Amino acid sequence: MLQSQLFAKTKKEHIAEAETISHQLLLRGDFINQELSGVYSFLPLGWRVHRKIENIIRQELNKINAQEISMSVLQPRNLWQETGRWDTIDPPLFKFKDRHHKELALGPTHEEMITDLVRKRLRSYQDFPLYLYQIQDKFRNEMRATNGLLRTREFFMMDLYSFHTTKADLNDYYKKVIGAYQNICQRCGLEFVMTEASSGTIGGSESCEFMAIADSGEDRILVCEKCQLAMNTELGEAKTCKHCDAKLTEKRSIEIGHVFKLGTKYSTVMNAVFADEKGEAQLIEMGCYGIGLGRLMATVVEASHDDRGIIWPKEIAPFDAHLLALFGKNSDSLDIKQKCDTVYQELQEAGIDVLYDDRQNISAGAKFAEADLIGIPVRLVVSEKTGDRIEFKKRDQQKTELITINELMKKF
RNA sequence: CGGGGAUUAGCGUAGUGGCUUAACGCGCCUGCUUUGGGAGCAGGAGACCGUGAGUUCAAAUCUCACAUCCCCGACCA
Repeated sequence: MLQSQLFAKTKKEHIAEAETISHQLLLRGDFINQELSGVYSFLPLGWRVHRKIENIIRQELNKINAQEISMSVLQPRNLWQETGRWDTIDPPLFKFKDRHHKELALGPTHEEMITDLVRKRLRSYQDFPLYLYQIQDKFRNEMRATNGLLRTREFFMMDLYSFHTTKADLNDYYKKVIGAYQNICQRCGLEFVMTEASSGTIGGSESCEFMAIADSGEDRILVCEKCQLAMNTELGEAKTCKHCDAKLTEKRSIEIGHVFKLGTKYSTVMNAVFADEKGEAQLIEMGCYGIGLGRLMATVVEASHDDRGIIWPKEIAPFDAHLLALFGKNSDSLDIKQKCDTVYQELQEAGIDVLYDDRQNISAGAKFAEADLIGIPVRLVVSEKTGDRIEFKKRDQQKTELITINELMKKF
């Protein structure tokens, strides 16, 4: 991608409304654009990151045999009345009427929808287990949106639902999902812990929150030094882990995901049953699992930045490399241009996704500052100083090295 | 929803009854110049001062209402 054509204008100055670091940097880097309180559009840089996170989630969920679907955002009132959540879910639904005065809601989550979908199709124990997920826009009428992407009223969520014939099978899959979440967090460069949590208005017998460790996080948790378990500070004054007796230390965190064992909560009220081996009706055991994509993205920024800007982990960076052309006064700038074009082309042919800062009238300092702000993990410079070589620098390191194009190819 | 704050050009701000033709910095446009850490000079465009009422000889400035945004509370992905 040529930066001269990229739809992004970074901002040099501080943005007053954004007090949270991730909000500030995502706005300054022009990853997102605010439309309303708690409602954001994703611009090319931000959407690239978002898509990479999506794909990591897809890969990890596909590994545990989940199938991707996409349910409608528009949801009918009657399903929500079956579970009694039409008026009680918190945060409340965004509700409206269609032209026939029929009441609808924008989906904040899909337990009702998917339970309805599944009860109509899964009739026999032989149809189980089943794992379905989607990555889709969700709407929640929050009391108040806060901290940029950390709490919005519209956001993309991965929501996975599992259906089982027995509690034991649910428990097994629940563990697999936790494993998938761990992989997702690791690939997104996040340090995380799990806490046992209250189930809120989703309900169910057991649930865990996935907490990413970030110094600027709002939640305070006590983390075990040995295992990856943690507890909310409100839940107790304990000094040692109840599982392994190791010491607990207080850290700050952000909740990026949740896993719930729903059990038969929804199948009971919505009469979702299957025929067992004896032909007798049994309630479906369910689990549901969610990750907020925008929040995860903002959390990565909270956890990975310096005073110059964002430091994207490799797997979710908007580009693999940022190539800067610095046009000097003494050399023929056509020369630099040609060299840079060649490097750009060769990297592209090798399948490396490059943002190429080809802009003519931008100073070297401005290009460096902008590159640091955007946070692509690898910076490449071609200038009169680099001769027939290319300067290579990682965003999270200070040192630079001059290397040949062949050496450069081996870096990726 | 309760409490607090804000609203002046794309962004950040100053101006708090008449001295204002609404100013400054960033950004934007033109030209020249410049290119290793958000360059320089010169010129230029861009604002019904959030909306509506009111007070006053006179309102960006005072009053009231409304809207929007931010922060704290609550809840969450």
